[in-house]
Amino acid sequence: MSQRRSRLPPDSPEDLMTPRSIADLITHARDALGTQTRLQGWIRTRRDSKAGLSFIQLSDGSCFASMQVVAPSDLSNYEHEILHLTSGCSIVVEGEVVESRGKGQSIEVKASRIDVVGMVDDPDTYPISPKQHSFEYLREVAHLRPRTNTFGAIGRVRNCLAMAIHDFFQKDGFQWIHTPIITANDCEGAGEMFRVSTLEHENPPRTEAGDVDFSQDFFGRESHLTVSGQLAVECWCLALSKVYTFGPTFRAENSHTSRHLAEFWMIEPEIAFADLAADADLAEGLLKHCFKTLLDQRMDDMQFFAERIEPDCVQRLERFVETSFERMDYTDAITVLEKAVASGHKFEYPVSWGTDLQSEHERYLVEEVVKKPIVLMNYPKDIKAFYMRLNDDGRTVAAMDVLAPGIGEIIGGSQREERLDVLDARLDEMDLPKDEYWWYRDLRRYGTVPHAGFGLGFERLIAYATGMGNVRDVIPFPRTPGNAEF
RNA sequence: UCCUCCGUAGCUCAAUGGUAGAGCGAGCGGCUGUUAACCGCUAGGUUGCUGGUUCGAGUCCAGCCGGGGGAGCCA
Repeated sequence: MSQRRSRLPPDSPEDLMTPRSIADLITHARDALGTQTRLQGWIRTRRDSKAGLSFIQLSDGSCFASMQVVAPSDLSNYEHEILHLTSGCSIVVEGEVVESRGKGQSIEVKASRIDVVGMVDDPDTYPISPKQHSFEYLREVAHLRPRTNTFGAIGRVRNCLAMAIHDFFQKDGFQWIHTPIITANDCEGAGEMFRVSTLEHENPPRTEAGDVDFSQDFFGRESHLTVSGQLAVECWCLALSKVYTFGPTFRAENSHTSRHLAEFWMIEPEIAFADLAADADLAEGLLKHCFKTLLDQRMDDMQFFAERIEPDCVQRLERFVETSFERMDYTDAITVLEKAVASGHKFEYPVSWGTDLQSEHERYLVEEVVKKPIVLMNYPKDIKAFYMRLNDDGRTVAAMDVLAPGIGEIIGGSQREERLDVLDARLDEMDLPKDEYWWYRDLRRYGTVPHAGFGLGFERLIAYATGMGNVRDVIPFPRTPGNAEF
């Protein structure tokens, strides 16, 4: 162990100097020239010059850029500390901001003092080298991957998009509703759920019939982690008019794909006195605002993604922001696909009205036919959830999917069934227990109104924006089947 | 759950069934206002695990474990 603490005496004048972020220093570079400054961060690389100085590339995560620190050999700890600094060490630097004599940066910090805060034990095994690593490898060192260029950029982009989402809704009068993480309904609809229980695993209490007796469990009934805040947020929608959720969601599906996580973040707006068309407009407005904000605020990181990850990602977002979404009925999409088949296009799965579109069908529509985002609307009722509003034709529901080129389904939503008799008929038809939906049905009994909403997968949004190919690499600590190490 | 590909040095990857290698990283030295620095030297390996075939297995076979990609499910 070679840990070192800062040796600054607590009452020294230097200690009173406020540390500055690299982002702030770069933004105000002109004013900063000639001033004394104090930076703190982690070393990316060190290059020595026998002319009597070392160059340290210092990163503090405040922006994409790192700062070149010039360490002259007359620093008191030059020989025994500075020359042994490696990638990953943490330091505090004090010095003058000067114009750089080298190429590649306009300013640099000429250090008058460098305090080593934390050395790297055994640099030979430090998992993050300045060279290229595979994303698969970096997932195994998820506690250290934020120190890489890519994951630092993702962290900032993720934050930027989260704030953009709040900003969009808040400016439009939406209220952020914190729907529960733990739910006692087994009827939220989508997917396998994680059970939440305080019963003993080994020997749970049993009913006379021999089943696990959940009446003795913490909540007095079987409970789970939420798979969607939608049903809960509908209650608040029918009082506050414009609402949204933004929080974690859990699905115990055994999914092994680049688009699925067991724990992910979802945004679910819900609007009252609104139909499917208004819902689609809201989805389009939200996505465009997010990307506009990203291009506006994080071009440094986006430039990196364009250089190293996906060359087209910046232009793709610029186009996305300027282009209006295509709106297409499911029935018309089937016609387009059938024509494609007739003119010789081969799909692995057959196309026919009444079946759900396969990934390959969606990809064909969005990447070959319209080449921009599509809102697909009005699906056959038999392939959609019970709460979606039945259309006048009696065979489709007011559902929509927003498909984006390159990632597929990014949003799924619908107008909700607000008529109690129709809802009840649907529950019966799908063999769902009406009594368990008593409070959801109450909304239709007491002042019901047409309303609509959708779910936006936050990680899919980030993956699309950055060109990252896997949602596991746009969340700090991904949870997937068999993986919850960190 | 199904299909498919892959597990070799800290990392990225080579190696026809015949002595286990390179680049980067790391250590030491040289050189230089350097910037994916450069040059030289050194260290670093139970080839995922178990068994089998063979004179001989990183390589072929079987099982297991781990990971990637795709499908389904969905956001």
